[in-house]
Amino acid sequence: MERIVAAGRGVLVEHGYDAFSTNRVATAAGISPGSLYQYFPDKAAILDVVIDRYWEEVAERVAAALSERIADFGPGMVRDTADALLSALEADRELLRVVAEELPIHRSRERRAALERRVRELAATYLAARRESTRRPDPATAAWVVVLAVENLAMRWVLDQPAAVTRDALLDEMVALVGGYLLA
Amino acid sequence: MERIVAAGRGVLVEHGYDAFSTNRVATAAGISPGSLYQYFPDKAAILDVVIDRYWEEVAERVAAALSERIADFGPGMVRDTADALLSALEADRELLRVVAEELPIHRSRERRAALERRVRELAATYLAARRESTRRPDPATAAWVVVLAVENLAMRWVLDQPAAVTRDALLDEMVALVGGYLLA
Amino acid sequence: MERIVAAGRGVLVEHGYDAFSTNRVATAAGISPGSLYQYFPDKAAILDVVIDRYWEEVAERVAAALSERIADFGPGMVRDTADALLSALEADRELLRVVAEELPIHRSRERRAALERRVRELAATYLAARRESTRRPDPATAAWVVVLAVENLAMRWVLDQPAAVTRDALLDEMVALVGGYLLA
Amino acid sequence: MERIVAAGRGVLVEHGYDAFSTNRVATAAGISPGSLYQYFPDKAAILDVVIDRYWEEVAERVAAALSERIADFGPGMVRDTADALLSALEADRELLRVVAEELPIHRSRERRAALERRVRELAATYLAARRESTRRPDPATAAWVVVLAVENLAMRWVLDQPAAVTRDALLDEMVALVGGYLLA
DNA sequence: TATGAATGAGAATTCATTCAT
DNA sequence: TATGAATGAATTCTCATTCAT
Repeated sequence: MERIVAAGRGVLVEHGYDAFSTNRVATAAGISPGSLYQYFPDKAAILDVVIDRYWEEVAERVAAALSERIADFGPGMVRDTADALLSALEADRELLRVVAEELPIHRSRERRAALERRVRELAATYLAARRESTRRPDPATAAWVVVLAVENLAMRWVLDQPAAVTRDALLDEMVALVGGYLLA
Repeated sequence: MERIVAAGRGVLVEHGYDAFSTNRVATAAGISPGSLYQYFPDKAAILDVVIDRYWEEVAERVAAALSERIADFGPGMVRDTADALLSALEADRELLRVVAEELPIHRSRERRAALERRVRELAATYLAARRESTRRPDPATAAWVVVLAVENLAMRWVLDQPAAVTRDALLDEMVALVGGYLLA
Repeated sequence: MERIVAAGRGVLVEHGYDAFSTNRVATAAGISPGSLYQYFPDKAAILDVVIDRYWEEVAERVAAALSERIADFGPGMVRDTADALLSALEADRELLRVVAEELPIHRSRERRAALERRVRELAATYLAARRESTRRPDPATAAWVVVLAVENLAMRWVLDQPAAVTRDALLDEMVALVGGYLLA
Repeated sequence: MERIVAAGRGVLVEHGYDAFSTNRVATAAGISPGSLYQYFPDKAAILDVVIDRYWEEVAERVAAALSERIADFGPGMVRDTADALLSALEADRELLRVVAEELPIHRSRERRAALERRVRELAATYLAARRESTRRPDPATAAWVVVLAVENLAMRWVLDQPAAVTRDALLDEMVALVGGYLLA
């Protein structure tokens, strides 16, 4: 079963989503196609586990970084969280490419939404607790804006690797973006 | 050929990407499947044109709004541009949903990148010309950040329709985000 | 399409129901498996047509014989109708074997029920018109009994070919059975 | 092994022939699929035993009734035997439905033939002994006719439950059919 | 230019059977 | 004796593409 998931991830990374057929996954796992169905009800279930695992891992890393820094608001926290997100996304850029660009998004939707919600709630709670340190009226909305903006910037940077923007510069810009916004 | 593209768009909107088969598109266009290949080398080409047209239209609208306001920098310009983008995305929410969530993203990639580049360059030029009015060191990077953030926020808002964020509130937040960032 | 039905009939007769696979039928028809689906929605539809045709043919023959003789009730009519039924069943004993014994009955059910109903109604009408010539109280019931008994006897005789019963003897017994019953 | 046969009968009745897979039977029997093959050479063997048992039981009941009445020929004997057959078939209508309509008949063939033979021989013997009480020339043929007709009528009545024919009426008709035939 | 029947490789899935433990 | 994971051939059905008319 672990072998199957690993094989699925492998097929996705090596051959792309279009080649993600049960036969290919089975072959890659070194088992027969029939055996797949002893562990998974159908093809989609395999894909789901692969995707779930991926976002789960990313979420774990980011949540860890965020929790650690929850005490001291400010540029440091934003930077570290963004850094953690970047690292998590950089860890398996190939899989990110497939998951984020090759798969129909609705496959990742739920998992990604969960990741966003998790971080957003943390952020909203924090912002609500420090109302005085931001000029944004609604913490929930502010959290929604910040999380979406940072997430997308991070993903596009990892995926597109824009030559003009170094990793450090990106982090600087993110800090400026979030800082400026919350204090605007 | 116009009929084919229209039929393709129709199939996409009515039946979704999974039903986007050459036979169905041909039927919807009122021609035979063989005739498709007189105008398009393969299925992907039809899809590409449909997608291209979509983003082209969005780009047109946004660029128009941006050009109009290029003279007076400031909250007004950001707001109006974002407003134009929102309107453009709202115009065909169903197609947006299919294009942005159902299709593998890499199909839209190039066209969307073109749209972003276009707006980004406009923005970068503008920022470069008004170096004194921003604290961000690199206009190109700043434009990249601003465009990506606003685009993603707009798309997610149109797609997810978060109950807690009204259209006006969204525009306010965008203005705050961009304003705060550029002046941070 | 005619070729497909013929091929289906052929496969059924030559190889039996278990071998009635879409690929085999396609091969037997000298076409590719995909072409099957241009004419039939699924495998069952092909089988249905083969079965329908078979019972239709049998029904036609029997109804013809029955109509011809409807004027003169009596041993002659029964004998001729039974004869026609026997001939119809003997015409393609191999297919009868498959249709009646190899296929799950519920596949033939409707068609066979139609055949029975057709003959039964003819018989019931006739019996009702000649109430005085039978001692059975209910024409509908009598028709049900007669038709089922004769049909089954005929089918089993054709299928089992009991050595002890010649064709003529069978017809004699049928006449005696029906005659004795209606006058009992 | 008893458990397997019982489970097989259960699967047949609850889920139908299509669901009669080795895995399901094994599960229903509370054993593993592999263990099936310790008691039966293959899937067909299990089915055979289930079917055999069924017809065996029916045969037992009918033979018992027939033996009991063998002394006094006449309407009473026919009626009681037919009654016994009806009761036997009514006892497990669900299984009858599966065995007679869902299964390919040739699976039941041998066992059913045995049942028929058994009753037929009893009847033939009896008829031979009372030559004077029938006008039919050949006892064997007469027995064949009578047994097939009554059996089929009974089965169809139980299976189709024709509203117009009550149980008692059916028995009356059978008596009339057999009586009229033998004396015709 | 247009047709549309024909193609055929390839997809997901099932299930009777085996065999190492 | 019992297990149950593993097998893998076989099944039904789809669909992008072709090509003779």
